[in-house]
Amino acid sequence: MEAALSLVGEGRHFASLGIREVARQANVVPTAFYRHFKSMDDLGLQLVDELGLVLRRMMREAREQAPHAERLMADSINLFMDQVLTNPAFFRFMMQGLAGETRTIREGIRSEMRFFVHELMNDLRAMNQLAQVTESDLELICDLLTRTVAFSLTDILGVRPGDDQRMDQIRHRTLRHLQLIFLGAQQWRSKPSHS
Amino acid sequence: MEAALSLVGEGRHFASLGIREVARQANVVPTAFYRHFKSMDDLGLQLVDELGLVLRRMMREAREQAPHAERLMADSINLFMDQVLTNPAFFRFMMQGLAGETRTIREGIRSEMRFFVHELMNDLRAMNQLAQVTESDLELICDLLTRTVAFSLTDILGVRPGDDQRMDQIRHRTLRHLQLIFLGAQQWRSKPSHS
DNA sequence: TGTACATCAGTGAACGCGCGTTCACTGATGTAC
DNA sequence: TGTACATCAGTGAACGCGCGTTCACTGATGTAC
Repeated sequence: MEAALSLVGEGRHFASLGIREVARQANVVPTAFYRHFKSMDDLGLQLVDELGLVLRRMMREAREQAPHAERLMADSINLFMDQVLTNPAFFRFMMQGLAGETRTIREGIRSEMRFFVHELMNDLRAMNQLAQVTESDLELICDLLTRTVAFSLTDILGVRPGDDQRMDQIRHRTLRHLQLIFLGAQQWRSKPSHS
Repeated sequence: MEAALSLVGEGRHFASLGIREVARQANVVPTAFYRHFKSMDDLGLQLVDELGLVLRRMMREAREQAPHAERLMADSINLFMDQVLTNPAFFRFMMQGLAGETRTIREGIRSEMRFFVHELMNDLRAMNQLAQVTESDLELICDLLTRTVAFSLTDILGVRPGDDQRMDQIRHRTLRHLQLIFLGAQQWRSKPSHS
């Protein structure tokens, strides 16, 4: 799995990796691959599971920081960007997986994102933010916030390593995107559901 | 190019396509591929160009509808979703390209999106919407709107053909996302730039 | 403590196959005079 | 109108290579008694 990730980290697309290639990168004979995975798809699914762990660790770190409400968004973005730079291959894999691959992998990643959205809902509720909106509208809002951060991956992962100016630009823009959404969310008046 | 697109449309990832495979799909001998492209990357770049045409055609159609301001967002989403269902392969290719492939292809697609953002800015200005925000903040807003619609591709392209209920669900959620952003944008007060 | 056996990750040879790319070719269509 | 030549998309044989997958194997580690 590390070998596959490292290839993705070098810019390769997961869908184009082969068994022999991964085995080679892992300094292992091709046959040894089958000791651990049935196929590349199988490996991909296990990567999704590990991605889940990475995301959970990130959330935990975010909570340990226990930031003030007014710095909340800026701190979260900084943490996110740090995590992306620490595990670029994981997040590259996540981006790739959202768009293509097997349905199973795509669904796995989407379900990680849904989990993230619900954690975010809990945290906002705990901080008494956006108390006026209904549960389903809060989900709508957190979903949009999450997607916006996720989309910024396409910006971050295209930056040449060390181009700090570009990184700050992305950081700043993403922050303002979140502020824009939050401003909308504060104005949002949930209408009574009629379902 | 049609052959490559049709393979992508069947769910294949562009990065995993081979020359012989595309030639086979085009009912042509592998060697004939080289009459038209130097490599798969070359073919990809030409697909990006054609994608640009598809997007431009979509914008033109949107303007010809000349919708009222209050139906603007709903109509745009409907048009977008129609276009995606008409050319699923193109939009699948777009999604894939945003995440992976060569830097060149990624930049090509990003530049198409930038173009889209600027067209949207013009249109909003022409309709006297969001007149209070500065040019650069309007760009910020249109960028976020565009990204939000683009991200909905990951939802749309995962729907099993004919699942209209799911499509309406996506339509509705995307609409509310845009409304949320627009609500924020109306509240947004541009601060004087200090650069 | 010693012996016998099971489990497990990795080995290395071998297979048939599809890959990208080269080459000299064909045959249809367009252009010059 | 007819002849000569250029252009162009596609052909088909051939190449060496890396692919996924199979098989019987090795050797280290853990477990039972």
